[in-house]
This record gives sequence, C-alpha cells and structure tokens, in this order.
Amino acid sequence: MSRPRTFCEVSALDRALEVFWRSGYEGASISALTEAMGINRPSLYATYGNKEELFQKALARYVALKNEFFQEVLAEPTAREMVAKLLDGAAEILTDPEHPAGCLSVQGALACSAETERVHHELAKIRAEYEGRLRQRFAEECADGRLPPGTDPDVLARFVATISHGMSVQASGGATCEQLREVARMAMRAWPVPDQA
Amino acid sequence: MSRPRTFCEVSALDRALEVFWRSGYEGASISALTEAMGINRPSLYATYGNKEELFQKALARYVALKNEFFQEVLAEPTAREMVAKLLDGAAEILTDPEHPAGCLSVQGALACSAETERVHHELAKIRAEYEGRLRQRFAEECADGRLPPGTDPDVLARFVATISHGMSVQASGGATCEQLREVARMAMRAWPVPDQA
DNA sequence: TACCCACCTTACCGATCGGTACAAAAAAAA
DNA sequence: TTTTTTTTGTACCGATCGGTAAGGTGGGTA
Repeated sequence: MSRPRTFCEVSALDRALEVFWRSGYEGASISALTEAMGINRPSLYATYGNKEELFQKALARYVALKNEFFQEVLAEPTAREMVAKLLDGAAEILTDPEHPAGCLSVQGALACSAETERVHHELAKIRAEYEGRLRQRFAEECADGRLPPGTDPDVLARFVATISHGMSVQASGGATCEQLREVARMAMRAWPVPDQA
Repeated sequence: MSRPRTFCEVSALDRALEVFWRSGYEGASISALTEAMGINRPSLYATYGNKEELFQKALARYVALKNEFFQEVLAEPTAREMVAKLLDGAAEILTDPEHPAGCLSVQGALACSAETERVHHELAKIRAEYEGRLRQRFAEECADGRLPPGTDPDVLARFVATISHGMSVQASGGATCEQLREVARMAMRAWPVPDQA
C-alpha cells in the first residue's frame, strides 16, 4: 500500500557506511551522507532515525561482514593457523582500494568531542568483542593442551588485537598490503612455542 | 613596551594540546580550547594564528616531548634493549592518567572530513618519521652485524611502529598499563634471533 | 476514476562552527 | 600625567551543524 521507496535501504546504508569509514563519525556530515546515499535529508531521518542510529545500523552491517570472515578463519584447525590467516586477511582488507583504508572500529571515533562519547564507547565495545572472541578460541586450545602450557589466552588475544588495530593505523597512513603482510608474518614469530628445556 | 600578556603562552599551549589529545582535531572546538586555555577567543587568534596553526604548535610541542624519551632509549646499547624500553615506556605513557589515553599522532585525526586532510597527513608524517628513526637505528645494527643476517630493518621498524600504534588504540579502549606491558613483552618474542641451524 | 497514504522536495529551525571588528582597559614610554 | 601600543572582553559575522515542518508528488487500492 501507498508509495514505495525510490531507493534501496540496504545499498544506501552501504554508502553511508563508506562515508563513516572514510571520515569517522564526527567527520561525516549529514550533507555528505545524503549526497553519497543519493537521498535527501528527510528520507534519511524517516528511514534510519538520526545520525547516531544511522551509524549504529552501518556499524552493525560492517560487523556482520567482518564476522563472516572471522567465522571463516575460525574453521582453521589450530589457533596458530587461524591467527596467521586472520592477520593475512586483515592486511588485504585494510588496504583494499574498494574501501577506505583501515578499520571502521578504529577510524570511526578514536578521539571525539564529549557529545560523541557514546559512539566512542560503542566502537571500543566492538573492539573488545573482537578481542573476546580471540580469547575464547585461545582459551579452548589452552585447556586441551594444543597451546603450550603457561600460555595466557588473555595476553595472546590482546597481542593479536593490538597487531590488528596497529595494522589499521598503518593502513590509514598509506601502508601497502604487502607491507602489512610482512608485519603479520613477523608478529607470528612471537607465537608461543613449547619450552625446549 | 606596551601591555604584556596576562597568560603564559606555553602553558596555555599545553592545555590546548591536552584538548586536541583528548578530543582529536575536529572534536576540539575553539570554545573548548579557549575555556581550557583560560583565554578568550581573540587572544587565541592573536597569539597562535588559527585553529590549524594552534594544532601545529601543540603537535610540535608534543613531538618534542616524545623525542626526549626517544633520545633516551636510543642510548641503549642494542636495538633489542632499545625497543624493549621503548615499548615498556609507551605502555606507561599511553595509560598515564595525567594525560588523555593513547597517542596524539593516532588520536588526533585518523579519519576526518575533507577539510581536515592536511592535519591528517601531518599526523601520518609524524608517524612515518617515528618509523623512520626506528629504521635508521635498525639499519645501523644490521650493517655492523649486531642484528642477525637477513633481518630487514624496514620490516622490523614497521613492526615496532605497528605495535606502538596498536597499543595506542588499546589504551584508548581502556587497556591498563600492565596489560600493555604484557603485549610489549610478547611482541619482543618476535625479535629476530640468529638461525640455530 | 477517485481516494489515500507514505514518500519526496523545499525551505527552514536554533545551535554551533571557525573567525573577526571594535572599543574599553591597562601597562610601558614620554 | 599624558600618550601610545597591545591586549582584552563583548558582541557579532557568514557558514555549517544536526534535525524538522509542511505541502506537493506519485504509486498502490478500490
């Protein structure tokens, strides 16, 4: 019944995601968003709520896409292989010319004015969830002895998260895929090995 | 001659630095800056130029402070000890409750609107210079054989920079000093060692 | 064909953005 | 004390911020 939308709600959201990704939450103005989405202002508010809700929806979509890849690497038989694939894939995604450089969860709102603190915390939560999923996988392998005794899954997860987010900063500064791959390979040398004593 | 300033140019700049550090370049409004600096708007423009020049001056001060620490760790006898100290010190600085969490060169303007691109590039340049100084030190030790043959100073510098910047993101998300120290210790396990073959 | 209802467009809201004109105020120089 | 010079405070500038009121527009339903 009644008049249907003249734009695709999902593909417009994807274009909003792109703007937030490139410019951050604060740097993305409503005008820039509507222009990129190909819709006008009231349509944006009618469809997505307001700027913050639009960001949340775009972020949810982003996280869903990332989770696909995460589920994929989770299938690797060992945590070591999983992380190697994760970081290698990250190098590719973070420098994919199809998208803005870096990761939305890092680019979105690392520092921001007081009014934007909710978004800042939301992104910190996303990053913490990423780290938490890593930790869980590592904890399993610690428990059944596939990771050397003495390995702390918390530290390992934090280390991998640090590398990931650091790679995002590097990508934002213009690092190439191959350069990030080298970093990833080097990071893997820190992987815990059984004591040779 | 004539009327002197009623405020200290340097300490007001320090307070501006604090605001930029916490809120990023875009997130720091002139009103927030003047309030924190304890001066009013025309004094800011008369003394420092405009917002971008104020940021450049604050950034220069920040970099100078960081360089002090960098010179200090450069005195370590080996690159390995230097990096260990560098990362350990970073863990402390990045979580120092006296200052905003994280590093200005990362927090300042990772993502931003088009008008702020100059600042974005300026910060990327600062990060690249950090990486470059690391590379130079590593290249020296590669040349005189104090780092194992086959070690690539470029990759090593990029790795250390990635860890540093990743730690900044972690700090921004609430990581503690001790947690970052653990990450730093773990990163050091990736340090190049001579082949045992 | 006539109706209805949601969508799209235009034009606007108050608030805040970065930046400035102007005159009162105050300290050094005369 | 007067003059001069610079800083200071107030009050404002146009532009843009996020967000919205209102009526024209167009596609379903009858």
